Amino acid sequence: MKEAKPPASTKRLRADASRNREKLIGVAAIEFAERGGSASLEEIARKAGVGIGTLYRHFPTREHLVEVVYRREVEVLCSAADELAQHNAPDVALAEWMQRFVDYIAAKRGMANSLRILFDANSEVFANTSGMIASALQRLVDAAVADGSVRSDIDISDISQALSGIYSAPDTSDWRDRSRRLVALLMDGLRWGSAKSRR
Amino acid sequence: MKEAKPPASTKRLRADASRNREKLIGVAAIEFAERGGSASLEEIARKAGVGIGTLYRHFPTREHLVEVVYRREVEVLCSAADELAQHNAPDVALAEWMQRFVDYIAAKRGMANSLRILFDANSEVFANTSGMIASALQRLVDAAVADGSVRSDIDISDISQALSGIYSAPDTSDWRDRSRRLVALLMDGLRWGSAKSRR
DNA sequence: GATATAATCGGAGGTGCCTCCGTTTCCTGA
DNA sequence: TCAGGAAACGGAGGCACCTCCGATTATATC
Repeated sequence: MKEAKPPASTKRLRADASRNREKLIGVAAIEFAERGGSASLEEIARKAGVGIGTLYRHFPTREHLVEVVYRREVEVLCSAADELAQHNAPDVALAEWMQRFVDYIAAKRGMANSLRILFDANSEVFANTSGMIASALQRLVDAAVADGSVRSDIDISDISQALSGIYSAPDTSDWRDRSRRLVALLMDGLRWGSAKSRR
Repeated sequence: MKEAKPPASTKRLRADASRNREKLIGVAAIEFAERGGSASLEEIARKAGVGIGTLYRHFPTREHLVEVVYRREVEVLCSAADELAQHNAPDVALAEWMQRFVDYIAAKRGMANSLRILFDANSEVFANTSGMIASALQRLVDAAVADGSVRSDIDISDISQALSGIYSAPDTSDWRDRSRRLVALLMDGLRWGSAKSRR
């Protein structure tokens, strides 16, 4: 039922088309972060230097655009996990990544509502992105456990739950500090009783 | 902190104001039923013969208007319960009211999304109206039980659950028939083994 | 390089949202 | 009955949404 794989998922875009598309996604990411889910689409088109018609051809509805921007950001977040793992001790990479997760969520708070609508309408998006995040977390934890810098008797789903709690916590003024402290606390708990901590 | 109680909850409206308000609610009910939650507010104002400014003064947001219309319709539905009880045998009244409930939900299907938003934003509305419906149902069932036309070992919450299932069932083309049959089935179950059925 | 053409662009235009404020209407107290 | 003032009216105006289609441009072909 899906189209043949070889010629790229959906046919290659013309050069100008894909240039514009990328520009739109970039500008949209900034606008959504600054103004939340109700940012003006015309403003986005204007700042991207394209007509409003072009925006609508690429993203037929606001939700389409929100989805693409969101997916892309999750990808960036998750690839940062591997990046961090390469350049840091496993437990440090894990700690740092969770802090980045908090920053990432912080940036998305203004869009909480739009994302909810998106998830409702297209639960696959939620499933995909949650899966990506869970697997990034899994890789980091596994490495840290293997390395002995984190205890081995932990359940990933407990950590996931804590992180999702961060996502759904009410939006108070000290949300960010609170969340960063929670992550630090989690890390302390994870390190406690690890092989390395007993040396 | 709340204002003094004596002079009516929020001060009496001027005659023209309350006339317009009623007109708006009436027109809005029709428009919402016909066009769903995205009916044009300007259209509603136009059909009600008032300026758009007047609509917005009475109902600062779309949700306000949706809420008022919804509340009013629940009131009508619930008062119909007593009406029916006065003019019919208790079990007939119960059956008929449940059928009306189905019709009522059918009319509200186009607004499901708006109502969800409303309930999320203001859970009190949901609590109030659910309560009204539950209590109407309770009165009808009690009367039918007392009368012996319906068995006495029933749990209202089971019926409520069946009715709420009707509300949340997916919107297929045969939804209405399905729902009416379900209600008929429920009534058969309720009558089975009642005092009167054993005569 | 020139040409054909299919893909893409872009913005005018019609509609709806919501605010603001000058005008009109109702009510009260004398 | 009337005058004064508070309350309510209503629509112009500014902005955003989204569609539609003539103009433009990238690419394949020769």
